[in-house]
Amino acid sequence: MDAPCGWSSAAAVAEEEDLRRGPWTVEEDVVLTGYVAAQGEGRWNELARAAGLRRTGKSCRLRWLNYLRPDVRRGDFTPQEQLLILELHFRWGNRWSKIAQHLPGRTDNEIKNYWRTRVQKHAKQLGCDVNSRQFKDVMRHLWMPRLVERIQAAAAADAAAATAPTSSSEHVAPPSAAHDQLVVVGRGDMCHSPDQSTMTSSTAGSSSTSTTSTSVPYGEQLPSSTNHHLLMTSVTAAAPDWSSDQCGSASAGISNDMFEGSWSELLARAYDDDGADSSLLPDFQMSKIGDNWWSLEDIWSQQPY
DNA sequence: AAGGAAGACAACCGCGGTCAC
DNA sequence: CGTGACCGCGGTTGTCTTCCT
Repeated sequence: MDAPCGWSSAAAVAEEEDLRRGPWTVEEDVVLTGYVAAQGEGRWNELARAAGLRRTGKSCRLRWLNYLRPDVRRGDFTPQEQLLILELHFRWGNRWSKIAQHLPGRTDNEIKNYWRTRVQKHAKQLGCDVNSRQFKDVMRHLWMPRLVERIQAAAAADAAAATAPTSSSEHVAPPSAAHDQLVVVGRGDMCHSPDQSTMTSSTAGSSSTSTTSTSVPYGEQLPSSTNHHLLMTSVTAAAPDWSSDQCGSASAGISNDMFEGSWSELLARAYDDDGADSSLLPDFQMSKIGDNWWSLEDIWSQQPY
């Protein structure tokens, strides 16, 4: 039924339905946007016909939801958003649309792409499956704590910038909308059961993670009944004592890929650090991790250490 | 500077669920 | 109740861009 493959078969398809495929043109975008603005979303097949778009309703819907919708946010994921994605993926697995509901302006497609291009890549480089316990432990006890620290550092820097008699008039971008979202999604468990569909909230209470006291800037925003604090504490409990100022200045200028850096260095630091419970980390053989890794200077851009 | 490899992103496909008829 | 149209989701693929040699 479908054309054999690829956009090159568009001509074959065109003889049947005169349907276009492939990238959308500006003109098509304008037409679609106009029709949705006038008639609202839904009834995509009808809309496509009425608008004279030689596209399937399906294609129109996808274009609108993933690209043309006015509230679609584009650009790099903030550390807050990355933390959310990790945490929600722990809970729900590949339920991209569900995860996207908690990241305003982000589409499931974008989150899915992020996961596949960034997260899975790093699992691969560590030589383990992205769904493996080993990889999840690294995320939970190493990367997520670092994300939290970066968020804290950014918030602190923002606050400092707001109070300081500034000589620079440059406005530092405030924490994004996702900042608040941390509160919203902080409920529920954060376990790493491989079976996301069967997770129960009771697992949160039985979390074995120690609840080391830690100051969390977002804490005051949280309903104490949520498990958000649990998330933050569980995330930070095993965090090595990295000074937060390593994160450089506020939101601006922060590398938005928490996974950047050298695995060998990152892991070595975690294992060596007295403040961190390295027993929580999987036992990676450093020798297995080659030299062709990113430079840590990329991640803690301003102050490599 | 050129070509290949890898990464990032946009778009398509198939499947299952829902709903109207 | 069966059927078909439509919608939404998750997986996959194609294309463009960037990086590296």
